Amino acid sequence: MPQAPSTRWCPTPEQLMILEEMYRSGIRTPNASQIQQITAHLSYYGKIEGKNVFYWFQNHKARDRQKLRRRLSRHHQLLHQQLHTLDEASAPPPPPPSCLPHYLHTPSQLLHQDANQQAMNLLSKLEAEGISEMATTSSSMNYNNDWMTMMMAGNTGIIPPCCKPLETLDLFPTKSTGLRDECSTSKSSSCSTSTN
Amino acid sequence: MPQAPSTRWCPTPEQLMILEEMYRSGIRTPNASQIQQITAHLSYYGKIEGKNVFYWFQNHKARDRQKLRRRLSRHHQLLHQQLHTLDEASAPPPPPPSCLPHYLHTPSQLLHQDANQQAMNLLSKLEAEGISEMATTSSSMNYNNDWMTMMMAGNTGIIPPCCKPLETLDLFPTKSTGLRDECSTSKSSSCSTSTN
DNA sequence: TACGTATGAATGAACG
DNA sequence: CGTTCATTCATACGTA
Repeated sequence: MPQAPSTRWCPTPEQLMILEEMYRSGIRTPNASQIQQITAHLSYYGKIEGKNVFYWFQNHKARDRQKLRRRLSRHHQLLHQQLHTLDEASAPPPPPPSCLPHYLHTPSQLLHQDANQQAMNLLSKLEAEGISEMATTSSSMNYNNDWMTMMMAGNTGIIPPCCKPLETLDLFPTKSTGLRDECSTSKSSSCSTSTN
Repeated sequence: MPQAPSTRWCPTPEQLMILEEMYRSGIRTPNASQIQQITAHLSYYGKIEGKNVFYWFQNHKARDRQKLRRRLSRHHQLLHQQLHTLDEASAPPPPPPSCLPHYLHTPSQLLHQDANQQAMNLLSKLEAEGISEMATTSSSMNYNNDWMTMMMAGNTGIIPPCCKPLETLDLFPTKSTGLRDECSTSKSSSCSTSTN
């Protein structure tokens, strides 16, 4: 017998259409109640669960962001190359990628034009990284989280009651996820616990 | 590079087993010393840090609770639906399989919920940490249970202030947040949307 | 047959 | 603690 049933939810065209329309309308991360309603609506067109809606939005948003990120990194690469090339010529202004009216913070955000906001949000992040490119080198994360170590080291009971060690101000607010391309798909450490 | 800068902990099966066992045994929020011990023990089976254990319990508990919440909200929703249905006494709409619906339910009401987003932010105080199953003693673990027993004994012994050795399930948490995650790998029929 | 893509699902990490 | 993000896994479909 062939593979068992697909196990996973498969959106019907109608469901997909509605979902995309909602996404285009600005819904990115519906909260619990929204998900409930959406699920209720979509259940009319086929079997669907809350988690499906949840995952759908999560994935859609994430992948949208992914594309954007890649594009931007490309652009930055190109720009850097250009800068490098024009090094002698003293290229004055690093032109912003795509000028978007990065303003709208209106409560009617859910109605239209949300991608812009998200894009800008992401953009600024990447911008900071890209501009401050610095030495990427071993970008194995500056994860020097001593908080746990510190907390657990030594006395476990005499932790001063009132304060978490105030966050040492970061030099860069960008947590620098590395923004590496997923092309390389380094599956070196494949922790596939595939009990599947 | 043999080891990619994955930076991300990936639990080995043994580690996962132990963690789950401990979780089932009732450990939900290990304190610093417990985390330390757990980490120490698990480090035998692979690289692991305190924060990994910490995050693991955080996530596991959170997602467990999400599931519970979702179930409960669904029940509530169903109840509501039943009430409404009874009230309306209208026949349930049969889902149109193949053809497009006469008209798409435009999710208009869903679009203007920006204000409603914060609607359900209150309520919800009680938590239900469903600890149902106790460890199935001597099930599949050959490890020295000494340390674990000791730790858990310490757990039950150290349980300080007010709370329970084992949390009991709340009947009706007046909360409807999160219905997002769900874990039940529900086997459903394969979907063939392809025009194959 | 082998690879590339699209996407549902899962989870480690982190934020607010 | 609940929520969100980033990454990865697993699988179906398409193509050379």
